[in-house]
Amino acid sequence: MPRSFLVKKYFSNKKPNYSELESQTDQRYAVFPQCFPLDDFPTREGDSVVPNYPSVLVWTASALPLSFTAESPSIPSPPGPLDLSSQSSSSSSGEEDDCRTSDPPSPDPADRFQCAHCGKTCSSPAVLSRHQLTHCTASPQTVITTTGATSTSTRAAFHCKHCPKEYNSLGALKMHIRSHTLPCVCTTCGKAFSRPWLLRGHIRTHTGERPFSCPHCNRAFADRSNLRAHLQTHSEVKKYQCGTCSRTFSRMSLLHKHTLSSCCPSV
DNA sequence: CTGGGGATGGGGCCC
DNA sequence: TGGGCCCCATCCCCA
Repeated sequence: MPRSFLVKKYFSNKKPNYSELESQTDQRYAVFPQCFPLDDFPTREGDSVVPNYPSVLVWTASALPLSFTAESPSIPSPPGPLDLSSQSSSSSSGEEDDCRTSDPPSPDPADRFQCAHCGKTCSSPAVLSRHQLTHCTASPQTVITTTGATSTSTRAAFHCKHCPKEYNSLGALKMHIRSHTLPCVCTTCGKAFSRPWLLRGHIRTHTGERPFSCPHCNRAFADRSNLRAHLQTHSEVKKYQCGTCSRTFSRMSLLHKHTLSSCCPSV
């Protein structure tokens, strides 16, 4: 499915200040350092939980993100399934998905660290990551100006060789490349991630660590976003509102289901 | 069927 | 400029 969130959407002026949230134990960062082959993760104080939502933002269906009202056909989908969470998905489009599976990795390291483009076998994910960067290039791009005139090489376009995406800066491209190379590997299960904090969150699934506590009940969560969603269940007026029947939902996905249901099929 | 939790991906922002 | 974090978004699964 299209990952509609790839399109930046400005809904609020400012993010919630989670630093105001009540402090929790610091042991949440007591993860296995050996699980971070690329980075050592500094601890960070005061980023704990319990959002203090002073007022409830209610999203009506009409105010939903554009990407939510449709399947966002305008957003090009990279080749291959993007639903990485699907355990049954076996990456139909060969290439970039070699390292992108939710399944435990192949026990054969030769398979795991092989470049999808040239077939080069690398000794480690990090080596593979570095190698795969060599497949990415920058090239001049023709830019159409507002007057209709065209100019070339006015800005560089950094193309990803793994997918059709392109970026205006090398930094953005490098960050994107990580989603292909997945340099952060969990030493417990071998699963690979693009970002260190994704790995960190994943490791919590192994450790059972749940640093984000709900102030209203005794539930705790391993992920801040999940706590945020949970907090909606404590709210009488939930964040996402149906424009037709004014019913509110704690999650956009629930509102989406609702709008697609027989209740409000036209919304 | 619905609501909620778990897990995860990625762009933007901040330092 | 790059790393780290925040937030949003979504899918899957289960009660």
